[in-house]
Amino acid sequence: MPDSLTIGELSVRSGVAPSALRYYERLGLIRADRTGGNQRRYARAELRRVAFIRISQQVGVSLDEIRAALDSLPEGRTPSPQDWAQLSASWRSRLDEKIRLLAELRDNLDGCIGCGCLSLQRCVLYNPGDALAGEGPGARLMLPRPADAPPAVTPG
Amino acid sequence: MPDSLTIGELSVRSGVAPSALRYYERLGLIRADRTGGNQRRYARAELRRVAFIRISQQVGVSLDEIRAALDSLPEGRTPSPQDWAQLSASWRSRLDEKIRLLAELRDNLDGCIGCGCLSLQRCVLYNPGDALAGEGPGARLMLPRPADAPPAVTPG
DNA sequence: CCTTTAGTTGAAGTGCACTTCAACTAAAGG
DNA sequence: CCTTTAGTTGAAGTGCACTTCAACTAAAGG
Repeated sequence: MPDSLTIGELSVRSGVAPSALRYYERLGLIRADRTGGNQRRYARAELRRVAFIRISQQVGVSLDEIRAALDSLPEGRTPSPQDWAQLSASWRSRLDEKIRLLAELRDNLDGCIGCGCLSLQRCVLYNPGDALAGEGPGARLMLPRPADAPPAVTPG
Repeated sequence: MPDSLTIGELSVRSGVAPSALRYYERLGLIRADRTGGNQRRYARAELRRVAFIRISQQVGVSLDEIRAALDSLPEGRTPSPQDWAQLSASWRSRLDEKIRLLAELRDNLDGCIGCGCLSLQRCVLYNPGDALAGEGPGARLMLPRPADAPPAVTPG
């Protein structure tokens, strides 16, 4: 019963591809020791880090923010359950807000798309404060949100 | 009071960059007539299409699926409010499911990350049936979800 | 000991949803 | 009529989160 894992083992147990694990290492999200032959050997505690990374992604957090969060873990010792709980708690309000916005979106969906009042710029569905992760990746917004736009009256 | 819009006008009223509008046209999501000088002129009804596109993106639907949805609108006539309501209703179950999964994630967050029971492959947080849009874009999964993985007992 | 399986690297590729650029033309204002 | 502002195109670039590839080396099994 070895107490370190090869990259293949960590991959199988975490469900994360080896290439992704190497990528995480490059970003400083996880770490590994090396064998004499330069192969990675992961401490078992890394398994929990990987779990935290994947769960955080579900919450809609970017790898960069996840890295920042992980950096706040204690340096010397293996993080305790409480350390992890504290870390995960920090995603909580984010998750709450996300759920709130989606619920709002759902409750206004028929009405707002269907009706004639669709006054884009002021619509709940249109201006959810860019907090939804559904926005997707890619280059940043070109129009920062036109402040000089007319009140936007909808057609007949 | 012209009843067609230039790309700049449509951009300001919809809050969507001109480059994005051209992109949507290339993908077949919206359409425009052309002036003698080859400039785009949008019918006012396109405003609602753009609104539908942006709202659908909030729901987490890809442009490709949005295109498919828009293709189901009636061909000859301008879509009625009911047409739009029907279309938006089709996102509803998706939204419900997404909200359900996020709520589940929230309710298990502390417990699952903090405790020693974190049994990755079987965890609610880990296997939400790839239905969350939070997964992000990019290349597809390499490991299709290892079926041959051991029961994954956690350390200590 | 040989073969197979698993690992290594850096560089390049992928997919989505765009934006940016260069080099140009059209339309609107004074 | 000239200038400014707004439009046109195709090609290339961007950011994120990875994957894929080529050319290799290490470790494990029989």
